[in-house]
Order: sequence, then structure tokens, then C-alpha cells
Amino acid sequence: MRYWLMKSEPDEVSFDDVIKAPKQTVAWFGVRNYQARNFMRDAMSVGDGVLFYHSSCAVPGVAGIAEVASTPYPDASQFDPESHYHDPKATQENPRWISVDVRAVEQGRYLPLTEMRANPALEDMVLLQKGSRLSISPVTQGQWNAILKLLREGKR
DNA sequence: GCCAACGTTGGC
DNA sequence: GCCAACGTTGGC
Repeated sequence: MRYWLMKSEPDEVSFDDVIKAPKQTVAWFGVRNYQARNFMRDAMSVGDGVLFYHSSCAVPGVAGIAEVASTPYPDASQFDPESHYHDPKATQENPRWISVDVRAVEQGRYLPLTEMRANPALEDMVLLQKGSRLSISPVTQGQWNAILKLLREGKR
């Protein structure tokens, strides 16, 4: 059992979109970074905890709790010439990019990035390191516990 | 819209 | 295999 933070632009897929989806589950597609892909391919397991993070928006932050809901499978968008995520070097025989399914589990309050930065318990998070741009990053048990506590308590 | 930081590409 | 040039990310 591991924990992850996964970034999504809410204009594309928000946590509310996941809640409204059938079975509260969506395919996590469009990852085009090898390190993030390798996390999905090599380290994720069904049931792993996911912090659903909203990036590139007015108030970036953790929007909800989710979980990994499938094993990895080829990301369909890499084969679609019409897709923004099309990869001409990917073939059905040799897919380059993968997806996993993600299921919404719990919506706490919205936890803004500014509040995470101000919390000493979270200062080692990969997300918060200078220059860190990884769209999928590992979260420790301690960081996970601290964030769940913040999500479940009222605004401070 | 700016721009620092990072990742990828491709010539050599 | 180096590294300059280019493209992307993402907070501000």
C-alpha cells in the first residue's frame, strides 16, 4: 500500500468530475513524462491512496481523496491522431504511455497549496520541492496522515 | 502573461 | 555522450 499525489487541471478533469463519473471512476490519461509513467507502471497497486490535486488554476490545492482502481493499461489517447496527447511514435504493439483508473473516495474541504507550504509536517513533500513539476509523486505515510487530518478538520 | 526550472530532442 | 536549443509546467 502506497500513497500518491496526482495533478489534474480542473478545467480538464476536476475532482467533481470524478465524483459525477460512473462508479466515481475515471481513466487517468495524458501522462507524458517518463518518471510519472514509471510510477504508474512499476509502483502503483490497486487500492493505493491518491491525493487529487488541482493544478494550473486560481487556487491550486488538494481537492479530494481517491484511490487507484485498476492495474496499468495502454493510454488510448496516444493512438488517436486527433488527440492533443497523440504520440506518433507509439504503436499498438509498442505502447509508450499508460493509464490507470482512479476512483473518488472522499471529499474533505479544499486544502490550498499555500496552507500545505505553511505546514512543517509537509515540507518534505515532493510537490513542495523547488522546481518540482512531477504530475505524479509519491507521498509518505506521515504526509498522508497529516493531510487527511487537515482535510477532515474545519478551516483553521 | 511572466518566467524559473525542468525535460526532451537532435546535431555533432 | 555532450549540450544548446527548444518546449512544457505551473505558481504567481
